[in-house]
Amino acid sequence: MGMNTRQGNASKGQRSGGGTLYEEVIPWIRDRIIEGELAPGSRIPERVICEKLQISRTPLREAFKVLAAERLLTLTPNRGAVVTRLSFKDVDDAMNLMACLEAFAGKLLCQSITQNEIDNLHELHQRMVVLYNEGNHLEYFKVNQKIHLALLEAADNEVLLQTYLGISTRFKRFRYAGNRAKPRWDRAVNEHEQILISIENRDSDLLQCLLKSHLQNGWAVAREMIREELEG
Amino acid sequence: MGMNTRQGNASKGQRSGGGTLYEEVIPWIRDRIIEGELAPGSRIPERVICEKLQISRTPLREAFKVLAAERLLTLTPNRGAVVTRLSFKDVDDAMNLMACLEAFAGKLLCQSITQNEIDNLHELHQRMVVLYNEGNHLEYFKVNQKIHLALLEAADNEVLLQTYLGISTRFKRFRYAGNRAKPRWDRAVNEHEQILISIENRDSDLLQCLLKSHLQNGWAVAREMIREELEG
DNA sequence: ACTCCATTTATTGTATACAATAACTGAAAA
DNA sequence: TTTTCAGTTATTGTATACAATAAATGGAGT
Repeated sequence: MGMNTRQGNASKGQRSGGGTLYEEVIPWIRDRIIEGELAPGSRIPERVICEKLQISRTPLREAFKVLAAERLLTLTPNRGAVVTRLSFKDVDDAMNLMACLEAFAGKLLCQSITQNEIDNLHELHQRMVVLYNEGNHLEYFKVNQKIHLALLEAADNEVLLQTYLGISTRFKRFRYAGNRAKPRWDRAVNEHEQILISIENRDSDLLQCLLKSHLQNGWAVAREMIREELEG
Repeated sequence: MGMNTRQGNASKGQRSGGGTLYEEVIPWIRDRIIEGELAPGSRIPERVICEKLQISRTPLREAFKVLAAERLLTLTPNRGAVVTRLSFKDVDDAMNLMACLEAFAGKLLCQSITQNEIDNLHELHQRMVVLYNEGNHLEYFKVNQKIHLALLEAADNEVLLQTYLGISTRFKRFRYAGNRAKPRWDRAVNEHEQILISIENRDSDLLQCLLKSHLQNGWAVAREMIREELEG
């Protein structure tokens, strides 16, 4: 990683943007946790990251605090940072809560969504269908994410959005696993189409119902796979 | 605040527990923000807190990162910490979301609540009724909080509980204002009684409905007072 | 008065030094 | 062999020094 030092002994190159080191470190570590490269339960000595990124302990420790607040790390005084280990129940609880939050967003957005946002949703949906036909896992998942995010944004409730994003990133790894099951795809695409229709009709009750079952269906597919990973 | 230094020049007294300085600083600042002693929008220079608490900048800056993650502070690179300013819409959005979360908790707890937890709820309710008759604002509010917390805990969903707590502390000040309106009290006590009954009957639908309207009724009373404070 | 710009001052960001605690090692005792 | 415990090493917690950026100051020119 080409993370320059600000005043360090080696390579006095200027730092890129107006940002700070701890801000750059956060996504670096976060991504490695989400990817599973930093395994759940494993310790992360400060020295290891410091040497790898060529930074001092100060900004790293600040980044640790943020990641601990996101519950991706667990900090214990005098004993350092550990990648938070998630139980199966944690994931199950999170999925249920996210279904609840999406349904609530569905209720709200029926009041607040604009035609622009609906058009944007349609465009995203078309892109997703194309990726579905191409069988492109990763991009399909990304666009799928964007659609759900767009729904949350359309609900026009900033606190809800931030809450959703927090849980979403924390359990990202498992949500991706949910969408890997191929036979689920055609059903998911179909569900999305129904969702779009109910949005256009501003049918709040139906939309809430569809969103809830959409998430629960996806989770049902991944459920046992994840359970095996976390408990078996 | 009797916060001793670990190795500082003055007063070499041992530190109390096995904790760390940044952990002690967090609730100190958090409380001052919630109490309104640190006004929304005001800057908090590191030096001021450092001198007041007799600590160095390192643990303070780590505490700032945690409080920023809780969105009580807003950090801007090279420009320091500002107490996050909340709009009326933020508070309104948060109250709606909390109603949603409590209702969800109500749905879940019908499946998971134990007799012990029900007994505990009754006990808390009795204490609250006593405080209601005594007209004791502060304690009434505290026990009221405890009841709602007990409901969330009974739902047996750790992610939900953590999410609720996060929003709860962030908007604590305004939730307190909601319960200050005296004429609201008798109605609130009555609502709580109905809630307890529906819990005993495991009537999920009724319980969700009651919890939602309970929160919304409380918010309706405080609403205009808060709007005036934040917009007027 | 006002604006502009250089200079100073204050504040934040990072690195490093040192202190405190925990983890490790290995020999002595059971 | 296992346990215990002193001594050592490694790691974390805090303070401080210095660098970089932003804010404040104070003339010179208009």
